[in-house]
Amino acid sequence: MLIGELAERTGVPARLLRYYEEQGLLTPARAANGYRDYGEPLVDRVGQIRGLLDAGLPTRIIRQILPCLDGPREIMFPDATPEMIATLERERDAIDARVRCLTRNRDAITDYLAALRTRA
Amino acid sequence: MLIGELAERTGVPARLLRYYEEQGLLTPARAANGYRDYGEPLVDRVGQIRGLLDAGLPTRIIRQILPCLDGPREIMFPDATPEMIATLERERDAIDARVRCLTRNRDAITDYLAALRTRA
DNA sequence: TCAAACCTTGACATCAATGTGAGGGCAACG
DNA sequence: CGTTGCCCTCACATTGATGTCAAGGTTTGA
Repeated sequence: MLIGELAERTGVPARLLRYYEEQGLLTPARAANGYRDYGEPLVDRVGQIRGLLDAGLPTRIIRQILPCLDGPREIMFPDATPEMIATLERERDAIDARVRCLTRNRDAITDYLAALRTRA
Repeated sequence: MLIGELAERTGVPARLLRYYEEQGLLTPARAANGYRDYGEPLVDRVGQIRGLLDAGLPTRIIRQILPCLDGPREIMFPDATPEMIATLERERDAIDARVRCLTRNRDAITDYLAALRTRA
């Protein structure tokens, strides 16, 4: 699929799809004429990238954790070095901290809304 | 407490504490000489701001949800308009989406690490 | 009283994510 | 053929969060 179609299907501007490629998050094939050629699975991949970006992770981190996100079934551990593992653990813990913070605040907002409602 | 002490206790540079004030997230009192005067509760408040910023929320959003975060006990609903409520609900749902995305990815990383460990 | 260590505001620099436009190739359809 | 609409790369602008520096007032302690 061409970049325009992917952009339309994901809602992500073509400009950003090129940017994500430049950042190493996406590696579409190239047709003979130089056009990018995106496979079907990349639709989900783009969604995943967007979710992580929206959640505040920088592309540098996303690049590091992307290999794990296809499910651990098809692990291709290209000598998973101890530093690599340590990095992943650190990132996972950082993400976990984010989750806890957001959860707490989401619940606070929910409580607030509920309290408002009982007054109304 | 002066800005330097708050910076040291929270680990947030004074520059940012001034920025958060400029963004309406923090409103310290002012001493006679113009120095900012931070009260004890602002230590926690800064932590909360940092968590939300780290989780990817922009200051504009944080400003909107901060009023709810002191616990719904002391709600001072300055005519909580319907638009205000709708905004809060929207933001809460957006945060919830972030939580789900991050949770999914955190678990994926955890699984990946576990799989690596069983091979090692 | 002088110096060091704070504080103030303001301007400018940086980085990542994103927008936007220029200049040009390719493809499909009249 | 030419026009229209996609694609390419390259480059510059912008926004938000942050760093850094300058010029100056305040407080504290030798």
